[in-house]
Amino acid sequence: MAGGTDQKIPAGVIERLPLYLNVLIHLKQDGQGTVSSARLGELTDVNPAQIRRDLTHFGSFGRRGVGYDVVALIDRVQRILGSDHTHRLVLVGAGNLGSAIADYTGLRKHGFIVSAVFDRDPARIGTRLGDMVVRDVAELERVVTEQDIRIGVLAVPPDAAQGVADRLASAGIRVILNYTPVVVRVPASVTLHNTDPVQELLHTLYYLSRREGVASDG
Amino acid sequence: MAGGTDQKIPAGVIERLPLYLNVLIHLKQDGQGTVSSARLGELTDVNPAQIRRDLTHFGSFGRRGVGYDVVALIDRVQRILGSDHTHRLVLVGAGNLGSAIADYTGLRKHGFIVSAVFDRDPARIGTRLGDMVVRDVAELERVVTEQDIRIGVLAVPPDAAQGVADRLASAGIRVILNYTPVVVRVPASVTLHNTDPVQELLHTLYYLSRREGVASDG
DNA sequence: TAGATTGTTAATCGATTAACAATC
DNA sequence: TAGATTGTTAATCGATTAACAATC
Repeated sequence: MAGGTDQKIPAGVIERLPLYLNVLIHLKQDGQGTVSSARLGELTDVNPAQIRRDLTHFGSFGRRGVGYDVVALIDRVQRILGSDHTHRLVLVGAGNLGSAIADYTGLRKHGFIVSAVFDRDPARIGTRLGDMVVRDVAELERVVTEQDIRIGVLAVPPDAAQGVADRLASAGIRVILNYTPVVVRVPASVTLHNTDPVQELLHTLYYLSRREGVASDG
Repeated sequence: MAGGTDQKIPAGVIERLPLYLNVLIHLKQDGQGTVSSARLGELTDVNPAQIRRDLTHFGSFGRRGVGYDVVALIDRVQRILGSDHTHRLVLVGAGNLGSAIADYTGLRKHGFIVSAVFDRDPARIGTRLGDMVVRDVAELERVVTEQDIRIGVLAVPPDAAQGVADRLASAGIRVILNYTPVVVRVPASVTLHNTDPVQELLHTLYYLSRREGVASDG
């Protein structure tokens, strides 16, 4: 009876859940006890009816006349996504980008733990990065296997990207977050996420020039 | 006729154009002269019929029986998006993240130029970052106005995010690329892009736990 | 009870895809 | 001419939204 019906959840629903979660965490920090779909809709730019419909794919979490309990809903959404427990990941590349990622509070907030950091540069190996020691990338496969790690973050120079991706894949990594601008190829067993902000900038550009008229013709 | 018909292009189309562009640039580098929608479909994971349909919103660029001229199509897509000429941007925050962004080759590849880098830390102000000198964030408004810059990149610590966003907005910035994990509020005149990779990780998590069964119950 | 807001159905809208005639 | 592949129509599919009865 409801709840466990795993009946083909539309991909769009899954993509919106992290968005809801983010705003919910914010509301919790602000001390909000409950939230209506209308308010959630304002904060996420999603139609309230759609939010309610999205949530009913997993059960009914709200109370009519009242709204949703913020803490309870965070809990449910995290359980649905699988972020109710921690996930270890390996970070490859300890340069500026790698350092920034290791520092990133957003990861910890959602239960992601950087288990190990690797680099190929002897000058960097052995140095500290936050509370971790940078390891030789030669140890990559061993650490991934031993610690049964499923998520890998690529923060290496472009020329090293494909090679490291191959190694992550064959070591058994299931998800690769690619921070390089390289078009990386991975086997079907791996989910690749390209986080290329330029891609987003480009598509924004379209609307930008449109809004300003085609005044500047040169 | 055709071509210039600006008749409400679906947002999905605009979002896919940068994807096509990225792959096309790759094909060009590989020396490919032409490409079929079928091949483009393989490389982008988009249905070939959809690619053709997407492109016809802007005219007909292909040759029947042959395919699309890679260089010509790159040119057309860049013109549609507005990335056929350069765009200056300001970068706020010269820490690890800011440094990584300033180094990012993906920006230059698509005609984005980092015009100025700002920081609030006196220890950083005046130091070099690539071929640029880090300036005092106090100069932010002046530089944005003088150089008529429309794009701003937020790479500051979380506590400074909203404040800098406010300043960028009132200085006349049109697009903000937010690299912080903070939920930033901007006026309607500004397009905000949150590049929170954790958001993507979270939604991948859903499929990850699904694929592996619910074996690990702890 | 009266007011509010959910859960859910039904209607709308738009996007995706298959198919094929046009044509290189 | 024969083969290939586009441009485009028409059919399908799914997602979005409006509306409202259920119910807190």
